[in-house]
Amino acid sequence: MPELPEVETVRAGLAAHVLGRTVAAAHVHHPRAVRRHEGGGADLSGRLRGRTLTAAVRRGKYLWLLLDDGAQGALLAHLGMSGQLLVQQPDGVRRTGAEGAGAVDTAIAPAGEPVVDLTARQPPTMVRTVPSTAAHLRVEVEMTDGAALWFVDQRTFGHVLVAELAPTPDGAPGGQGSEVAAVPEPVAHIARDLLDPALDRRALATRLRSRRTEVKRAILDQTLVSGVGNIYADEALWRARLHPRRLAAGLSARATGLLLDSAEAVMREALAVGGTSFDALYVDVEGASGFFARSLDAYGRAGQPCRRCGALMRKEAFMGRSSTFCPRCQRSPHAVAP
DNA sequence: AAAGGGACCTGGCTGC
DNA sequence: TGCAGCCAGGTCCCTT
Repeated sequence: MPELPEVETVRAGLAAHVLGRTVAAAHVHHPRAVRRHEGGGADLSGRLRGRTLTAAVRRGKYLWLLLDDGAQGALLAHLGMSGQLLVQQPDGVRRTGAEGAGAVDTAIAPAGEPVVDLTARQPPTMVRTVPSTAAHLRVEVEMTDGAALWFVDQRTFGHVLVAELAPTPDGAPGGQGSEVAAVPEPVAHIARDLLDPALDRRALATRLRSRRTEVKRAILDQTLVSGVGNIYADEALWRARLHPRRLAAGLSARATGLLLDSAEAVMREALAVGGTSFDALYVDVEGASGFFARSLDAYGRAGQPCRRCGALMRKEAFMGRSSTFCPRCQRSPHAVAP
C-alpha cells in the first residue's frame, strides 16, 4: 500500500526518468482511472498532448508532474491501494517509477511470469509472481521520443487527472502556515506532510490536540497531516506507546510530539530503503518474510510477541480497518479512564 | 464545523 | 474440486 515513503520513491523515479519529455498522445483504457478528471478521458488526452513534463512534485500521497512549468496545470496521480507508474524507455527497457537515482533496472517478464523486483530490495532469492502488468494498464501516456508513462492499477482505487494549479496557504483550510504553495486544485485540502520543510509543527500539534476523536483517526486525517496510512500509523503509535483509540484531545504536548516524531522517523527510515510497504500485499499473501516483514514492529504482527515487551500483539477492527498494537505497551484508554 | 460510517474495487485466500 | 464469501485499505461523500 503506497504511503508517503513509497510515493516519494516513485516521485524521485519520475524525476529521474520522464522530466523534459513531451507528450505525443495519451490513451485511457479504463474510465474509472480518470473518474476525477472533469471532462473524461478524451479531455484529459487533449490537455496532455504537446505538453512538456517539467517537474515532479509530491504532497502526502499525491504526486504530480508540472505541464509546461505549471502554465498548463499538472498531471496529478494518486496511487490508491495498488497503483504503479511505470516508465517505458524508447530502448524498450521498462523502469518502475519506484526507481530513484542510481537504482537498478527492473526486469518485466511476460504476463503471469515470475518477476524479480529489484527495486523492492528483496533478497536476490526472493521471487514473486505478479499479476499481468498489461492487464491492469489503465492510462498510457506516449512521449514524442518513444518513451511512455504507464499508470497501472489492479484495484482501481487510484486515479489520474489534469488540473490547474491553485495557490493554497499551507495546503489546508485554516492553516496558519506562512508559505503559500501552488498545488493542483484537487490537492488544495491536503495538509502538508511530516517531511515537508515548510510544515508548521507547532500548529500541527495544536490542531492534533484539539481533535475530539481517537488519535489514530486524527493522524490518518489527510487534512490535518498528510502521508500517513494504516501501516505507518500503527508503527508510529507503537513507537510512541499510544493506544490507537486514545483520544487525541487528551494527549500531552510531550506525547503529541513523540507521536509526530515517531511517524516522521518511521517514514524516513522506510524512504531510506526505497519504501518498504510497496510489497505489503504480496508479503501478506505469500506469508514470506522479506525485508518488509523484518522492518516493521506493529503492522502485520498480530499474535506475535511485541519486540519491546514480549506480550502478544493484538489486532482489532477499528474504523473499518485493522489496528495492530501491543496491549501491554500501548495501554487501552479504558484501562486508564475512571 | 467536525465527526463517523459506508461505498467503491479486485484478487488471493478461507471455508463449506 | 468448485465456488461463495471474506479481507485488505485511501479517499470521497453523505448523514448526524
